[in-house]
Amino acid sequence: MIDPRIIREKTEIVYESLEKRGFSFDMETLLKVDENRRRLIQESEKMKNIRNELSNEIARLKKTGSHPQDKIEHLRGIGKQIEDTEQQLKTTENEWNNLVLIMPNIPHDSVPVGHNEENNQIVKFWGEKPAFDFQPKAHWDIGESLDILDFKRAAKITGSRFTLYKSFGALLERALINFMLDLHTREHGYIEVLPPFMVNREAMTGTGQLPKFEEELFKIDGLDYFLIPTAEVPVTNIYNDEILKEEELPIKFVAYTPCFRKEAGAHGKDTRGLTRQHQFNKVELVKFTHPDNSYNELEGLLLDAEDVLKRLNIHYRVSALCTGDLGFSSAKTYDIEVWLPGQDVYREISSCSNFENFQARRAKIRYRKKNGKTEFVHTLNGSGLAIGRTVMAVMENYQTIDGKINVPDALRPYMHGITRFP
RNA sequence: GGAGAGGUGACCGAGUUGGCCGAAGGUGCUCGCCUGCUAAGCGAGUGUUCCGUUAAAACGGGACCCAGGGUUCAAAUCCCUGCCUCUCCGCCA
Repeated sequence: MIDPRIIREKTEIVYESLEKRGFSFDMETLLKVDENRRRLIQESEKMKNIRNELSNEIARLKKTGSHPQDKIEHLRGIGKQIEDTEQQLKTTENEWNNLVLIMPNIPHDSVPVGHNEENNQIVKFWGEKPAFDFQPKAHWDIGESLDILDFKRAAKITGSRFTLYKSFGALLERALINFMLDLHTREHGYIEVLPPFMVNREAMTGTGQLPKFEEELFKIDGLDYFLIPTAEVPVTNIYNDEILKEEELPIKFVAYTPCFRKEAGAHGKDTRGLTRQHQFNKVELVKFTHPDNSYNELEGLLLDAEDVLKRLNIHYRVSALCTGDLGFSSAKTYDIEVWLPGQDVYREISSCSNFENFQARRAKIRYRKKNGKTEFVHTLNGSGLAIGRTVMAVMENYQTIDGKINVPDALRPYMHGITRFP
């Protein structure tokens, strides 16, 4: 959520932000509702003030033994008026909330301006495309011929966009999870957490998935709980409505969780293989930082995520998302895109974002400054990495001409000594 | 799932015949004093949030004693609902 003061006092910044994002939003209505809301607050508070004073007077009079019937009658009337105004205020406040919660974050100045992903800015490459003296295959072909990824049976069990991993495939998935968790906890200083995989509506609202993107989420029937689309939601909400100590910032968490997404807007897209699933595993990095150095922390977060691919020795590039491609809650995002020789594409494998205080304001996550005042922290997160997509990357980059898969050196301690499959 | 108990500030803990209670007291914390050092001691201060006002500090006012409703001129205190925690029983990975 954007600071309401910015919305009403620096309106031009908000207009510019919406323009750059290509986001249509009814600012006029919001401003009108905001004004209305504040007027009603003042009205009802003025009356409450009268009520408090008269009530105290009644208490005093009663102590002296008198019974000020006229004053009581008078206050009864005021009570009715307050109730009335409060009712209006509640309606207006709801209206205001509904609007302000569907307004996207303001992009950081360094974010390239553009309409869609074609305007994203590639900021770096690492490694090189591997040279194959044969035509590399896509992971779905390798996976099926080696019988380590079974899409047909998963469809039978559940439906489309699910995968059954078998033998080496399942082991590889599990090895990658452990490899990443160990790397981030032992070498990058993150604290491991294992959160609930379902969260309530408040948590989803805190990180920005709700109210705007409910159609992307799997909801639990009969409860107001949702399956998490990313560990960002439960992990960021760890400190929901808390005040942290300034000296404990930054706080860094890493979490492995499965993620559940409806992919409602992606009908017919990426239907083959592991690319786009309703359920996938991910190791997620989350940081709570001081506002003054959240952008340094973002660069660090990006490096921590990149490190996974460096150790696996897989070529990738990093791009800074442009304003039109930026996520709803994010002020700045880098995507890490891994090279997939079997599909001849770079594919997003991690998304590292600084949300500034957009989520902190929604989730009421603050820290106490030296002078005793509180301020919202900045929240950041990034995949470190998406596991399914890393499996694709390993399979496609480490395939051999005879249809086998080599195990990257860094992964060998996690693979029961297997160096090549089969 | 059944039976009971309870949810107060960073923490502990008063307050339940409704009325200057945002809330005693203690601990912690901050600042100052004192003391060879440490420990102890002394003094002062120490919630969040919203609206208004202001250049700002300050100030005025509203709200908050788990959450949401209700009773009342007035509720931390009474009533209802929900959530959570604890104890016992049952069940269960």
